[in-house]
Amino acid sequence: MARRKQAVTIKHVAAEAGVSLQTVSRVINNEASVRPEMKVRVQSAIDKLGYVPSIAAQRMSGSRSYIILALNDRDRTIADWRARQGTDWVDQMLLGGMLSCAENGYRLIIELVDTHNDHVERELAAAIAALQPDGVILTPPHSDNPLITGLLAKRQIPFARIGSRSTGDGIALTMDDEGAAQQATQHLLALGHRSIGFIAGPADYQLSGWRGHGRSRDEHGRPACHG
Amino acid sequence: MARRKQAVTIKHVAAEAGVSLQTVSRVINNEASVRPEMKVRVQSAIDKLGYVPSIAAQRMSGSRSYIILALNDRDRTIADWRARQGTDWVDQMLLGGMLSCAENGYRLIIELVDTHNDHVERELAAAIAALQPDGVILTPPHSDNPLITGLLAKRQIPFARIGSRSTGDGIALTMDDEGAAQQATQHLLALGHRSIGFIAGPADYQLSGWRGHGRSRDEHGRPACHG
DNA sequence: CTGTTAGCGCGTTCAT
DNA sequence: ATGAACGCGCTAACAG
Repeated sequence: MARRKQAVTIKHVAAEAGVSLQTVSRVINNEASVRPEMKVRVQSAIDKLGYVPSIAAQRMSGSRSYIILALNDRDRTIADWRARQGTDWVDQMLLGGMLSCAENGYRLIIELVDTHNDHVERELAAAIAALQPDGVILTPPHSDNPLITGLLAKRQIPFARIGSRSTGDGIALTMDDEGAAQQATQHLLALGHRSIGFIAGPADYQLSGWRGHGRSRDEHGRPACHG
Repeated sequence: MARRKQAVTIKHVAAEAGVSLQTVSRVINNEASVRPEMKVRVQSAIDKLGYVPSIAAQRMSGSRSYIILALNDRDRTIADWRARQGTDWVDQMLLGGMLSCAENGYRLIIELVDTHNDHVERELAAAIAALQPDGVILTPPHSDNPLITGLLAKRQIPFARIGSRSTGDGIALTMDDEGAAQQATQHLLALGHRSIGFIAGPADYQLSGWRGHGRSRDEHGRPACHG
């Protein structure tokens, strides 16, 4: 297999703009301390070369993975598929969340798992280890599976529970309309924008003040998390 | 954001098993040259520690990304979603491919793009640069978009065109049944298993001889699928 | 057959 | 406000 390396890397951009790698990195991450002129120069170099950061590399150096994991019931999913009547989860849940992700430079990856199975934890743990998502979305019947919510809470991974009214860790969304996943996603992303480390008790986040823009992060504004 | 590092890495496994990283890597990738006893020792260490390789890291070192990219028309997708009648693409196309991917340790990521838009190429290029997928699946109307197929062919990225009869680069699947995407996926994966470098002309691969890879868990039989 | 050496692309301390 | 150096987890050459 032809080594699939990154065609144009941050290094090329740096050379093109005549600056150091870090400066480019700073521009990419929208950091403050960069002279406007530099910023412009780097940005034009980026556009010119059509550079796009590799999420794999980004993740490798400890930053976000820009990936949201969605857990769906395997059996149910397969059954629906075979019956060709899946107007169910996909449309309501997936698309909404997917759109929100896309709007913010994130990607939604769907993982099918068996809730009733004993190795739910293993499956989840494996998915998390492999993907290292920045957030997780749970759909019924996973939303109320303590093994799942417990693991997530334990690992400090932000997650949303769709179609669940019970209290507990994570964000619970009850609305069954097609906007559920979308909101869930936005919550997750919003959290990411605030350098989270929450999930320790009943949270109370306000979606209202959220505003979209891809990969930019501001460090202030701790989530109004009071238990 | 709490540095989301890999909890248990290949290094831990190596220590636990008392071997070198490379040996562990070889076991993970199911390479032949490893003494059975070593294999067992390493494997048990893996199980004991619950180790799962990070696809980000795997990709970083030039191997596969274990990701298949599926391109779908954005407008159409959103429209269907709003109309709550999406029994369309998702069920037929996505689920099938998704299942095939899952069965082989791969992940399917859906990307929405505007075919009619002029920057289709930019969008595609960006997605490829960011995700670096091992293969791409095209759905109508992308399947016959020369800008897309051209770019893919040029970059030597294996891809399948669903719902297209025209000849050209990539694999063309005409069947409209729910197995299309599944087959497309399998083709792609099969190619990967063979260290491809094809896509230069009409390819002719036989799906029949295909069989699961190391990290694939034998699931139940896949729905009928004739070449 | 197994261990050692080198990076992959990017973010992150320090230095400057 | 910038740059240099190091490390992340993993695999691909090369030894031995």
